[in-house]
Amino acid sequence: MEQIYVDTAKMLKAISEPKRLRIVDMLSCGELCACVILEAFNITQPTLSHDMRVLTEAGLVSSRREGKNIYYSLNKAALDEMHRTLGRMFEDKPDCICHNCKNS
Amino acid sequence: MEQIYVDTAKMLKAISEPKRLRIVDMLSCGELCACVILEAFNITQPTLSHDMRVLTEAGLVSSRREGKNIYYSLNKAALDEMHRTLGRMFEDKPDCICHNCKNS
DNA sequence: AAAACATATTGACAAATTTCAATATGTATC
DNA sequence: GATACATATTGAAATTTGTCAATATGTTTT
Repeated sequence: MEQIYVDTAKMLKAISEPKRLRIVDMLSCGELCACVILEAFNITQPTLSHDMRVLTEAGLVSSRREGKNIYYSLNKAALDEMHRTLGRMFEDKPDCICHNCKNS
Repeated sequence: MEQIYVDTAKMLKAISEPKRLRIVDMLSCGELCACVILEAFNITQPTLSHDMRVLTEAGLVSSRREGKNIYYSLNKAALDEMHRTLGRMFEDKPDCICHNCKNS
């Protein structure tokens, strides 16, 4: 399987849960403290920590520490590139990403 | 959880696997017979059937029968709308989809 | 209608995911 | 340095997902 599918699928999987998708949406308004995100959901702190790890490991989110708090922000470049990649995959273009899809 | 996150996440989950993402990419070039898709992967026929069901139930793919064969095609409208929804979620806009993400 | 073919369904198992309670780590404050 | 606070990690349970073998269904051909 070509790497583009593996990489893109990993990012998609990270946001293929309502909760994490909403977290991304929240972060699109600007960076947020973990504690603020936590208040928006009915989950425990370890669960949120795990969710943020999933998003981070997918390369979609970054974090920085400020005192006791961790602030999360979107990796806009990664998100935008994933978004463009999806667009190319959905489109029917001459230079379709899929090179061997027809029964040649 | 707002419905937009649930609905979008369901579609994303359907394509959050390299194999199914590639299937969508393949179908973007036009409709394909199940047998042709099957040949492109190293999986059994029931596995592909299950994968196509996942994509269909997410609303991303439709099928039609022609004799013994089933032809699958993309629901472009659904894919495009999902793509636009994602774009709105990623963007930092005044009318951000997330309405209660700031510590108001 | 029997045989052949394409696809779907069922049942089962393995692997991955989600979630929490308990605990650890890192930072600030007293 | 002891305590309090915010976040991370660990370990475990429940659920979901991916996959296959076996079988069923629907269609065409003989």
